Amino acid sequence: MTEVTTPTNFIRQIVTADISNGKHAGIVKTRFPPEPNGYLHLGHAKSICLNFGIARDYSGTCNLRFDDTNPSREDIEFVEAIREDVQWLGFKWSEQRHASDYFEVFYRCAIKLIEDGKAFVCDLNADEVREYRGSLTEPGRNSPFRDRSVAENLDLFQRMRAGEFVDGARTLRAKIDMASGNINLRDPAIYRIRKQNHQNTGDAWPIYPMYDYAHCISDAVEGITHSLCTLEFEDHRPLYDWCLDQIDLLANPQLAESIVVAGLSYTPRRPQQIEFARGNLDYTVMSKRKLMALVQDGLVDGWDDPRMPTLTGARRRGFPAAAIRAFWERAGISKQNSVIEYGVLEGCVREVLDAQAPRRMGVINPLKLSLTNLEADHSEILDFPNHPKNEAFGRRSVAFSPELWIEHDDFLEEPVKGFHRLVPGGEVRLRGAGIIRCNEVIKNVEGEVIELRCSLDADTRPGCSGADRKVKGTIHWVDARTSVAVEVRLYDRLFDVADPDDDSDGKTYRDHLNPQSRRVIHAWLESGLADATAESVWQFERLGYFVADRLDHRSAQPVFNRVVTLRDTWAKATGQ
RNA sequence: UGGGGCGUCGCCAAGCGGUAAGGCACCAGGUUUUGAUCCUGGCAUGCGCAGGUUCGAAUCCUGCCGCCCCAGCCA
Repeated sequence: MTEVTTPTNFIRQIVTADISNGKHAGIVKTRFPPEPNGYLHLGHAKSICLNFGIARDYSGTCNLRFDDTNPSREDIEFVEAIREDVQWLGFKWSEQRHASDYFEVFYRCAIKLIEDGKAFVCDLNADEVREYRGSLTEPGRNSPFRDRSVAENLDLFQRMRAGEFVDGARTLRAKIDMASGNINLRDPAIYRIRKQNHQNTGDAWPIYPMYDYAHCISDAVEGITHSLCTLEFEDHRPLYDWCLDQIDLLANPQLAESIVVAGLSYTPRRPQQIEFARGNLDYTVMSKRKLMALVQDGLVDGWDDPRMPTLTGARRRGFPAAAIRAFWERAGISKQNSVIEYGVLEGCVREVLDAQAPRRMGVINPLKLSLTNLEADHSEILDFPNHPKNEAFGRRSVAFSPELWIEHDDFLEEPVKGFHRLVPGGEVRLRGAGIIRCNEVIKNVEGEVIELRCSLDADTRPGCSGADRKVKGTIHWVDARTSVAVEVRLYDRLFDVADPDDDSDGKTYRDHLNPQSRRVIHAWLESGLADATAESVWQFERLGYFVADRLDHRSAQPVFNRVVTLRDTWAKATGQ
């Protein structure tokens, strides 16, 4: 039950309609097109789940395409990280491509646009272009270079390609409409000069295509049927369609010859761009710029810090990929800007982990408890189920002796109303061991409680006649003589306000970092946990889910991260 | 003030002219050797507002109001 049934949404309705009316002969092909300039985060996961999910459900395919048209921002380091994250999330791409695989195609298409009088080389610099562009309310003016002859444009563009001009000296611009209300149509630049080494093509190109121009052609070339992107590209769709109309790859197959020569599959289609709303989460930031700043300024330990909303961070935190998938299924797809409550993500994590995590006991805030009616050297092995509802998890042996650790929070000398754990003179069940009574409270000179002396009711031990006797509380414990000391990292949300991006009060996201977002403590766990494998997740009963840290966990020095706490109505009721 | 979008329960989100799905959260019960899980029930006479069309409107029309995006040689 971790994977909910996929709900419908407006994009699936379009795809369904396209299939039934025979568009693209019933083929469905999507793509996930990240720019390799950073690590993937939860927001990207929405797009990944959408694109790969549609391909999966409509018997289609989905490509992983690196949108690497701007060499000054991109790095090969990110390419490998992105590949790993997508696979970890549980998806397999049909083909991996790079926009740069099509540089020759883009170039030939540009030549065609020039020959058709649809593009021109412009000598205006960036500032001048901005000036000519007009404003939101005023139309722009034509560039003085707009009416260059085809021959001159061709000559200039070829020289741009040959590397004759310095960066920024000229651009190739689409000739559309400087008076358009849509600023993207005011003769947008489609090529710029940038003499920079490219992570995939090296020094082969001194000019690079712009996103709007390259993306639609890339989609068409790959035979993408549905090109899904976020809302801010709605204004770009007319340009996307304009390029495809002018170039018409289906009618001009020779333009893509280089792809065939390279041995890559080539079945062009006319793709449709469809926009959906980004997925935002409260209590975190999702912009690449801010995540980058958190890393670079040492506010977190890196891209994979368990508090980061990056996929690698979520993984290290112990969030199962299935939970992230379920989360985005649950959130849905629409065109409404929205912010989803962080609790929804946590709920998905708990749902997956409740079914998957074996149970263990551990004490993170220890208080010594002695069983005074047992022999001092008493020791035995108790038999525990590893999961309360699933016998397939098997059973395990748990050491038991008169010397135990229990949770400090499970004892209150002066109980509050509704508290049903241990109190002086009171009874409570020791999970799997029997009912105990607190007879004596030992304190140190400061008056702090340091030990509880209790007696175990032998008749209530497992298998005995009184084992079913009802008592209001059950607490967990760990054998003090055999348990292992481990490092536990308790994580909480990175920010202490729902919307860290809101700086209207003069404070920025940096002012809202949650000082409690990580607390490192020492805990006592059942001895077997030292041998947990990295990334294995366990439920420490009554405490939460914990994962053996992917990087730092060692048998000799165990390290566990708290993935998420258990739902805790008592803590909520008492306002903690 | 130009262009493009979006307004349905606290948070998401179905709905596509026939009389408000679902999930999360929340509330109330039940089960429980995890105050967990699980189960049952409750939770919008109401769909940004105001008019209009219609036997019938969240759905169509008109006018307002609110929010988001766009003036990179970024994606």
